[in-house]
Amino acid sequence: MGQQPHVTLDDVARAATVSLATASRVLNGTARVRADLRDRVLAAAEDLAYTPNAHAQALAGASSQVMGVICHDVSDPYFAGIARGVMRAATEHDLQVIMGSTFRDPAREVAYVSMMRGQRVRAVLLIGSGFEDRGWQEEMRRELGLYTAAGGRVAAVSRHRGLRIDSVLPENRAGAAALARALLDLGHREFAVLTGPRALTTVVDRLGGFTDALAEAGVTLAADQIVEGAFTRDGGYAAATELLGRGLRATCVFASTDVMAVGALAALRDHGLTVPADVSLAGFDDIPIIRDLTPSLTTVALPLEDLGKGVLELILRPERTARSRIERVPGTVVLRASTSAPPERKRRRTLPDSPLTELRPSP
Amino acid sequence: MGQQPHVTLDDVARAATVSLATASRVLNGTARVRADLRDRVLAAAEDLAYTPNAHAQALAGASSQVMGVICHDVSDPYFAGIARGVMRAATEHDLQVIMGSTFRDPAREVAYVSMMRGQRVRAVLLIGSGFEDRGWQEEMRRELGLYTAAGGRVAAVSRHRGLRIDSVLPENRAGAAALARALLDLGHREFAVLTGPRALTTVVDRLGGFTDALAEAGVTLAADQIVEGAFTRDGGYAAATELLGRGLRATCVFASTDVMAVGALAALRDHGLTVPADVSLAGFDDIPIIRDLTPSLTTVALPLEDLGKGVLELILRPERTARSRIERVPGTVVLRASTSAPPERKRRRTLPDSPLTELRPSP
DNA sequence: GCGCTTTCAGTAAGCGCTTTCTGGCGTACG
DNA sequence: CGTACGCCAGAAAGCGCTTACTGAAAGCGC
Repeated sequence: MGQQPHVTLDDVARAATVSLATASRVLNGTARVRADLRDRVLAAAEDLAYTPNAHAQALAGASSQVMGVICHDVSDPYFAGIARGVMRAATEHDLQVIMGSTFRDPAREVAYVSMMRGQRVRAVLLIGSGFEDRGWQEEMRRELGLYTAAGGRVAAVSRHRGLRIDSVLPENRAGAAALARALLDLGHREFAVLTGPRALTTVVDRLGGFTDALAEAGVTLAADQIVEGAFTRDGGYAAATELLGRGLRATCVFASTDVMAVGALAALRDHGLTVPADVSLAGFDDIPIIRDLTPSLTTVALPLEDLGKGVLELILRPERTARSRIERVPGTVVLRASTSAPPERKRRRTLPDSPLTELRPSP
Repeated sequence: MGQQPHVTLDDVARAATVSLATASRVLNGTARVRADLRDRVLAAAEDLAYTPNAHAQALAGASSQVMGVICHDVSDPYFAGIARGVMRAATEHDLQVIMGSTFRDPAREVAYVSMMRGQRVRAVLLIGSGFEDRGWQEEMRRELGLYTAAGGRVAAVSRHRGLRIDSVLPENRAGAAALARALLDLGHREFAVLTGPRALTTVVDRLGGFTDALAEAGVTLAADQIVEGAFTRDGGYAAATELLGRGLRATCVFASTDVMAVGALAALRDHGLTVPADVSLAGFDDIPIIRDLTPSLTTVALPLEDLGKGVLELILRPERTARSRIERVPGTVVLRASTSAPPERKRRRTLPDSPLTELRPSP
């Protein structure tokens, strides 16, 4: 149980009877070294199971092989999908990943950037919408400024207000518009929307694209048919419940994310509605599981893994211009079983205004 | 765009007109420092937005604040749940996390341990079953040995053959046995099992516990009713399809994991069977989504987040004994809509032996 | 054959911290 | 009043690397 220290480059050099510098050069391939010396070094390193001390390397000026990734919640399928792409690309490029989960706390996000600055990571990847609070935006701008000023690189999936950073942007606006048109084509004219926190760019874009496309078709969205909720399954459930409480006056509900749609589906069902017979439901993102729901969910498919792989590779490419680089990734409307033509007039009229009342036990 | 370097402790000391040593002591609270000096240092650090260089700290001997986490796939809901718990605990303890995703490649697992040794992480956390291959077990043992010999700590969720390491162990055997008894109580006597890769401890334990409990009730499991598949949704789908191809002779199917069960559910449905009317289906783990499936899945619930939090905190506790510490976490049987009493004899007899044939287009 | 360039191994100077050691000062005690 | 001691700030020695810089040997032209 003797606590033997780590094998150092010095040990390797000694074992190979060469100088420290030579050993370093061989191991990094930095310069030509006579074949026999090189072989001795390689053999010694192998023998001693030498692994360079990353801290020493970093301190001595070698470029960092560690990337920082910040997301809201690693267990959210949306982030998980993107994270998978990031990990895949990181593996391919021999990069390590420090993962940060903010649990949706803006203070934690700022703290992570600071900590990653301390770790001298090669780049920071922001996955998911930034926070709406003006104060935190300032904090982030300052913290990221400190980091980039010292040579750090920052990139994001999704738009960040007020931050000019490289990004891979899902085309939320166009995707939502395309979805709206597909829904109109099905015959729907009355819609409700379940959004996430209102000031997130993702939310604004998806809602905006959706309503714009409706407007083009001469359809308007009643204000009381838009409900804001948290970007979680339970947030979707709560939002849908709220909508039902207000009185559902729509033949089709659009949830800003699939995760919310999953909750909404449960809420609609719990309140006695059948999807899509009574009401159609659509989401956004195409997280894997929604294919297996009953009914399978209509959505706007985003290539989540590619998004992750994309940011990582975007940030790896050396920048030529001072302007931030933006890569747009389109979404694809996927019509599944949760959407259908709206119920016939007659049938719809028989629906209770608020199904909630129906469920209350009679006094 | 002048690439200004990072602020160093030296800058702080200079700004506060104290020595480097004093600044270090103040910032770390290592020793008493006169109040006015301390205030000056603190103010200077704040002013300059100083963040210590983690590499320099590590190199100079400060204990690492970084943990290494290795899992098979960050986007698998089982790992995602555990990872969430790990991240939560890490946040609470002010620890950073380097995440590794092996994509189920044993070579990558070994490579990650080596790299984490290079990063001098404080501990390595293995999430998920180890690999069955004897050769890779040897590789891992060697690599982990190198790491622990140098003072590293290792812990795991799930049993690792041949590796004596601290672990948080879900009670797979007892959980599966309890599930079997619950299923027997429902009236089932004929079972089929969809397992993951056979030599994984998790698989062995779950299958073993299940069959043991059946045996106790005098029920045996036909060999051809056990199908091995990959630990993925598609693996579950394929395994269930294989089972149907062989001829399903069971009123209840147990999938080793919920993820597989999701695939199995889809396969059963695609082949014209209704769950649970025609056949009951149960899984294991209780990943969040299965509550929202139709039918919602019966399972053995594991507190995934607690598992993650548990390993991290287990490894943080200083070890007293040389023996590996093991913390057992029980699972809870949760009966949901995917299981019911077996269909009545009469009805079952009318089912085709192999529904597959029915679906083939007539020639 | 002499002085030039070229090639390549070795020496040493940091990188930014922590921590031991040194030393100055103020207080308590003989 | 002088000596011993405690307290706390500063000087300096690394931690394990990378990378100039140094210098020895070898190859070349005249």
